Amino acid sequence: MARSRKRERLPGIVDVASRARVSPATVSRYFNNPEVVRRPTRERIRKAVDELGYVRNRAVGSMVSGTTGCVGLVVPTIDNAIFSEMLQTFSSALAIHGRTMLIAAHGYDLARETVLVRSLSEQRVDALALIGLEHRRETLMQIERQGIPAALLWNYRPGRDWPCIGFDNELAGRMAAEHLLALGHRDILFATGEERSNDRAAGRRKGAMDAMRDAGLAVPERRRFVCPYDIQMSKEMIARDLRNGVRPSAILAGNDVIAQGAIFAASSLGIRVPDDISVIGIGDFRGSSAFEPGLTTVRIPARRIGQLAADVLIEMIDWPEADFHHEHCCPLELIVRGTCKAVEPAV
Amino acid sequence: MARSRKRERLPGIVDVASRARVSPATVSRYFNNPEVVRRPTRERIRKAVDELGYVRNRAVGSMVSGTTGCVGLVVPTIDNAIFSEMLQTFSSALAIHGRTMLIAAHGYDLARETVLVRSLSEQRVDALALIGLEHRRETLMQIERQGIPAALLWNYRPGRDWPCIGFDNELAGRMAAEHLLALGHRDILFATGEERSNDRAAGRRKGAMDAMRDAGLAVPERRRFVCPYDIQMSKEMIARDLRNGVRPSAILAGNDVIAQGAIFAASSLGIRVPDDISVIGIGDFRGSSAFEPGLTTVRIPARRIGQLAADVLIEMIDWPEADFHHEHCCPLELIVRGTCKAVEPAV
DNA sequence: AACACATCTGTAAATGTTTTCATCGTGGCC
DNA sequence: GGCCACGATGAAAACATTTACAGATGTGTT
Repeated sequence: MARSRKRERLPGIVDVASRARVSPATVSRYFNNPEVVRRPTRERIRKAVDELGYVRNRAVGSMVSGTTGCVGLVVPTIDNAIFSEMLQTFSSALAIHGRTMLIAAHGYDLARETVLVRSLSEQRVDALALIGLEHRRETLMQIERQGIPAALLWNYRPGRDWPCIGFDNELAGRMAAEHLLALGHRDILFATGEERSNDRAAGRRKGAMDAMRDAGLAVPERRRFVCPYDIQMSKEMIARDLRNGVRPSAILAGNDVIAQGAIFAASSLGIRVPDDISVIGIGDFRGSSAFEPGLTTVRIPARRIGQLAADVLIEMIDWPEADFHHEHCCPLELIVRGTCKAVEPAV
Repeated sequence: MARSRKRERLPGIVDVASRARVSPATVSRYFNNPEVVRRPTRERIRKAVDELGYVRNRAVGSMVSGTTGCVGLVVPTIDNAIFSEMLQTFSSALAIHGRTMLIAAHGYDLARETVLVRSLSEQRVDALALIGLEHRRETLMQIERQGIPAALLWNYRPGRDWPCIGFDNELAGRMAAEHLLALGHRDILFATGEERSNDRAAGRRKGAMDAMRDAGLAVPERRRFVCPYDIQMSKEMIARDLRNGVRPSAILAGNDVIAQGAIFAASSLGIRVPDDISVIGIGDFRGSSAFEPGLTTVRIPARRIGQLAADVLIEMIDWPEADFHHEHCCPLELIVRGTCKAVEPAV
């Protein structure tokens, strides 16, 4: 027997009101400001709500009070190990404050991002978060014109017009490179992420390259790879290179997924990590520690960013007047495990 | 210079109307039924919308037309490799139809699920999807009473009252077990997922156990493990066991994350996969194929489920009268890679 | 007893759309 | 020319709530 689908009229606030023998206004107060209604009245309303199975309609409330209880989040993709850690924290943090997360993914296409932002605007989200610092002028203008509190996540650069909560991606790249340099590596393969619509990946590569330049080392073209965000494909790309040319002494991966691909690539060719080749990643995804040997990487504080983002946005919603200048640069940490080794001193 | 936050009145449909010298009704039609408004009029409205930067307010529309363009999805967790593949597809499929995904995670707590469903009801989602077949009676009643089109995802059993789109988790467990049995394994370690509020994990274990029973084999208590959904923790649990007792000839993991943990556990102890021990997983996560050796596993059609779920829900929204009996059991596939090997015939 | 004051509740306006029904042209047809 | 059908548009009601304001009730003070 299938469920009934008849959309008979649902009980409204006036039904509750008349059953509880109060005015609709009082029922409204019961939900939004319980403390101002007298306890016995409260009790009567609670009972009426229960009996009628009344579910209040936030969508309407938004019209008059201008608030929906929804916070929008626009990400390149949900299907990404470390984003989803952030999403999870963000969503939980919102839930604690009785808010819901509206999410949309643009697949690394900033033009699509614009239409998603518009779509979320139409839903009248109370606040909005985007990933990365770079967006189409139109996207940002849209948000500004609607007066939606918004923050930019994941990447960080000081002195922006917009609140931003993230970490310094250039620094992450630099830290990884400097770790390898400190271990004596000179011939390093840079396998970084795709940079189209992705200022995070671009920043990491830049940071790594800057470190090399500062060390007075040139990085030839054949040591620069752009890998997709996919273990299997990264593995294949790197394996192909490892098989053919002169083997580098280390691989710097733009993220842990690429790093994992690199490890498997080496492993598939019988090249030992870290004895024959060192590998360093960026991210410290769940699971990176379990690798054999454990992946040396630069930890991204994903959960911290998610939590902070939720806090900041809620603050901006609740005190729209206040003009906080939110800028949070979360600290990175080099996690040394087993995939990097000092190069043997030349004989 | 911080962004202005003044919530000055946004242009409404009447502002657009008066600028385009038409009535608000016509503007409304322009958005909802463009083909009924004459072309020159349409053009005038388009211009007015542009100039004013009008963004329509779906939240209000929901009040009178009873539709928000939002579809709710309640999951145990976002931060799960294979769910997030499904989420991604689901969300894209919705976006194509101009709908947005409202998402909420309950952290494997069915009591919290009830409050999340209520919260989504309050937002007046047009439809709702839940993960798994088992839910609190209250949750389901809530949905039914509100008359919200809903579907149950990920798990499948025939003859349910509710539309369900998923796969047969028992069969998945059985397929994995039978593969090992066919290879001659008799002493198998079962490392399955936690079953609290998780009928999928429970089903897989049951299926595997049934296969063993059918083969006339008993599975002693010490060969039954319950592992968390975490590579590192699974690795530790399994490594501890492998170090101490009599080593099984194979490990059947309830999901690929546990399987990956198992592989690393073996690897950390110098136990070779598949020569010394076989490992089979369930899921075929992105990345499982890249392992060295590639993980043998039962593939879950995550993207297919996401796509199908979106299609079904949209159908239910658009034809509320029709009483389709939606039941989709997506096929599973055994993916044989390199982690399983036939046991040596006894000498 | 009169009054100030605080607390609680009701009245009614306001919110921004959608939708129903009516109206107004326009052109075809008898 | 009168009638009808049709397509495009407008007027106004309806939607379910919130909120400003006013009214009612009770309490303590003089």
